Amino acid sequence: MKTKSEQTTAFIIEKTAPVFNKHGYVGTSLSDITQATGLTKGAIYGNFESKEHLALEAFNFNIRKVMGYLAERVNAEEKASAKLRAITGFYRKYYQFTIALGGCPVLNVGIDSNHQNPALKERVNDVIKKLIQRIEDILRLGVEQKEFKSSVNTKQYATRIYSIIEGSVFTAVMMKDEKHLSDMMDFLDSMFATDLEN
Amino acid sequence: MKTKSEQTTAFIIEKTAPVFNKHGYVGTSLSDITQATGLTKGAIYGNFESKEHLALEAFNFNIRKVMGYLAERVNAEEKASAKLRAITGFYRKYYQFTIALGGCPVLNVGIDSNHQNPALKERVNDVIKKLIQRIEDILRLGVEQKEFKSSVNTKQYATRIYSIIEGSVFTAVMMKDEKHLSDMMDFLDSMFATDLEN
DNA sequence: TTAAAAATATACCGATTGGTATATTTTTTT
DNA sequence: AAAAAAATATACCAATCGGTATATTTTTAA
Repeated sequence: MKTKSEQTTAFIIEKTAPVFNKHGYVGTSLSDITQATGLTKGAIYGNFESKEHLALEAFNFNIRKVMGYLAERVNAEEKASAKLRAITGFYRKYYQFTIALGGCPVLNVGIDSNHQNPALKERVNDVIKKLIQRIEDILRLGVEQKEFKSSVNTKQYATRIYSIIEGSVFTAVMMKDEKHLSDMMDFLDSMFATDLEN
Repeated sequence: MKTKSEQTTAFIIEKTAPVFNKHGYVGTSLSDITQATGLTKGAIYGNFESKEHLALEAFNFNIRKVMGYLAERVNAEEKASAKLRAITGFYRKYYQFTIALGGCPVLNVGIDSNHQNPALKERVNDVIKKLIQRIEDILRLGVEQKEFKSSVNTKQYATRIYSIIEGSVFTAVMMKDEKHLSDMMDFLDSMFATDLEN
């Protein structure tokens, strides 16, 4: 059973995660944090040694949420092509998904931390690399299982897919156009069909 | 001849534009501004009614720089296909180009202003729409000139191109990988060849 | 060259920033 | 249930925030 303080720590992260995601690190003040949690500064600093540490945990929380749900869908599929379609299927609904989070954490925190918070930026970079790696793993699996052409440059192709996804999320969020995200995932699906499948 | 104050106004914008672009609106303080310009708050507020107005002018300055250089390259070409290649050619060098600016202004200010500064966000949206419109104009020209297939959905295709470009810029900047941007522009060029050309 | 006007610097404003020492309350252990 | 330990609230800190009134300097016009 979790101790009281462990519960409070989790509670603070959960409540501040969307605030940090929406307003960024400098844009989120301690009073925003106390307001979002209903706790005082004493409680916050009793559970986190600094605002920066809390921001990092908040980012980790958001990423776990996104990647957890994504991995769940991908792992439910056997075939590599189905796994790729699970990814595009996830991002088709990502617009709705991120409203609760206040946007895409990778995009928001990546841009926000870039010239501001080296520790956070490094963490975002790790997440990007991991996401690209996950896509590459699927591509390799597809090649192994003779589902995909063996000629495909898996590393390059995975990075391309990731860039297209993030660009789609950015444009959809900016233009408040959920359909654009859906259209881009259609585009990716047909791209997979022509580029990858034997 | 420009008056002294007009010169100073332009000077302040020029010096603060990269600072706002790097650190965002809330991340740029008045002391950052006085430091970047070597002027005092009195001079700043003599030329701009608020920090927000200066931030908007700084964004406009950065955008004029980017779009001016891009338009120059595009307008130098006659054929639609050459105009598209001028765009990809521009973004191939965009990584170096944006180092001086501190990143892509559309990406940076778009994300930064999204839940923070409605006026700035609207301005970013206008720029995005204009950029997509410029691409669509080229596609329509290509169709008119029988260079491109008449079946192409110009609005949809232009938006796709834009998303792919912004995604590529994001990933390249995050991973500090100029080659990725170049690779994505190769990808776009070949995409144009198969999707558009007769 | 001098007077009027415009631009910049100085000195200040109240409010808020992230953070902390200490008092109080709550939880846990005995 | 009482004592010890842990967690939270209160009250404070110096520093900085965006912004302004006014004094001083610089530019412009006569």
